[in-house]
Amino acid sequence: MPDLSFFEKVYEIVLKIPYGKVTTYGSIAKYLGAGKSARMVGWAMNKSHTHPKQIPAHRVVNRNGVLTGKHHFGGPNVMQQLLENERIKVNNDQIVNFKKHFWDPAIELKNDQQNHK
DNA sequence: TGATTGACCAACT
DNA sequence: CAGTTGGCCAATC
Repeated sequence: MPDLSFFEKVYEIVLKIPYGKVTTYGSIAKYLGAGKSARMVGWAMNKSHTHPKQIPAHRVVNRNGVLTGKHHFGGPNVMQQLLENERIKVNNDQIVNFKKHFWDPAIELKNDQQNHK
């Protein structure tokens, strides 16, 4: 494991989110380690625009499935548009059937960790 | 170098 | 049931 920065670790997970799926800040933080907090994930997203790669931050929402950071996409409705572009319905800044689209890295990447070993 | 902040979460009052 | 507080840790002022 290269000494990736905290940001890059978060980006790696976000980039692994499949099409039409979403995850939460807390889940990513929990996957990175119990010592990490969800705030760090949000911080990484804020600086995601500085990252050379495109970070699909629109696939990351808070625990309630609400588009908390929609304003950081350069517009109040950009995030929703991106989600709807992936067949994800958004109503009142909240993802419809959020539980259905939820993609937990702690579970999905768990198999990948064992496989990678 | 100390203080502040931050796209969060959970518990407590 | 709504508002407040604490925690978590790194980056910025």
